[in-house]
Amino acid sequence: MKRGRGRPRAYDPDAALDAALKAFWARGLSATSLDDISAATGMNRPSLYAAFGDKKSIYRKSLDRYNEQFLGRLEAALFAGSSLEDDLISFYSTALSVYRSGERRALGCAAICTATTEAASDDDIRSDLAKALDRIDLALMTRFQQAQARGQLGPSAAPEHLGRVAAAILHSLALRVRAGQEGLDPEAFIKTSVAEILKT
Amino acid sequence: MKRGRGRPRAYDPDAALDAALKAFWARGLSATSLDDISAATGMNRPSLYAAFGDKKSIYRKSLDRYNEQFLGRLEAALFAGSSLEDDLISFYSTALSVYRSGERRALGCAAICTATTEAASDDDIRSDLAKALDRIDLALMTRFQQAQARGQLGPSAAPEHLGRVAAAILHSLALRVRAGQEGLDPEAFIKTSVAEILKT
DNA sequence: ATATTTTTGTACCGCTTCGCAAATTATTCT
DNA sequence: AGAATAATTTGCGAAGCGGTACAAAAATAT
Repeated sequence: MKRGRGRPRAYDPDAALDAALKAFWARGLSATSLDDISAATGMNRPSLYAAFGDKKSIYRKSLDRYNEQFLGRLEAALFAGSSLEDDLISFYSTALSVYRSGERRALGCAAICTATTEAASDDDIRSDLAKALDRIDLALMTRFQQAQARGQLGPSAAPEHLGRVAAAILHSLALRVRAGQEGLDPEAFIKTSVAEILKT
Repeated sequence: MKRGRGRPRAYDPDAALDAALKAFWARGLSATSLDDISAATGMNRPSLYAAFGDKKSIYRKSLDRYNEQFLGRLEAALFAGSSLEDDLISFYSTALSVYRSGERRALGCAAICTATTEAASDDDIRSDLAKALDRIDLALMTRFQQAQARGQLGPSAAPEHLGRVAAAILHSLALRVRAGQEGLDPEAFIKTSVAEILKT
């Protein structure tokens, strides 16, 4: 990684995207200004523009990084090799620990809880979000198929349908945590939902 | 309803809130300007302010109206008096027909898909959203309790847990429709999810 | 008719927004 | 040392933002 010719950059691009994500995660794309991002990253606006493009570009890049890391962790938990039940619990627990991040309050899922709003008016963001949802569906479906092939699930179960239901639990968890539903105990929700999915 | 003294208003408040909702539904609170709302309602900004207060107030009032009507329809479908399975299908189908509204594309749920973003930074909106989610949970739990009391569900089932899982399917449907997941057939998702929920 | 009350329309305020152009700084290559 | 390269800083400009002051308009009450 040899350094080129000119003045070296004073920031770390990945760290900057992480800082930008933090801002977008809390307020969403539209309510976050470039000044907010500038303050969060320590970069001033022209540097942001030169590095990542316009505001929407910064948003998509930071969320892409989030998805890559977050979904990677989810998949790792899901295919850790324990029993199906344990892997599912681990899958949701991993998600919950991320959804609980946020200094002031739990912020839910950065993708689901902020991109959904923009999805109706911006086709790029809508497509990004759809791909992320697809990836979650696919991982869960695959895990149920694997369990069935290993005889841990019962031949009458439908891995595709179970996968979509299991994904729905994740989506719901993301919303509920951000909405701060008072009556809800997330761990209990996870536990009982897994039991419902795996019954029979 | 006798008309008061001064100049009569040229707008219908409910129709105005419906028009405002339409704008918020597509772009969310932050990305919708008062000029957008003014154009959508045909009212000019001072009239909007006099009638409904500031932008956030307009948003909350229009969403409150949406929730009242939409959740009312959902509850009516859920307690229509058919079999549990039929009522659930009817419940989700009603939701889907609303989630599919939107001229350019399907917009999903106006509350879930726009309020979630703001929920992290605005406690009033967060509380509104949490109450709406609670109401959905309660309706479904109650319906499962009713079914169990009538012997249509099996004594070992847990109405509370089933209610939360059934609500999760609704949440997920709202997201998936707005995200425009290509591979997803919403009707099939509903049908197979209901089957999963009702499997003994 | 005249006064009173309420809504409407125009115009404006101060502030923020995003994106960019130009000049400055820091580093490497010759 | 001086040229070349690349990133940073300053600062601007046009547009958009939410909200409001004020006067004209349209109804009722006297």
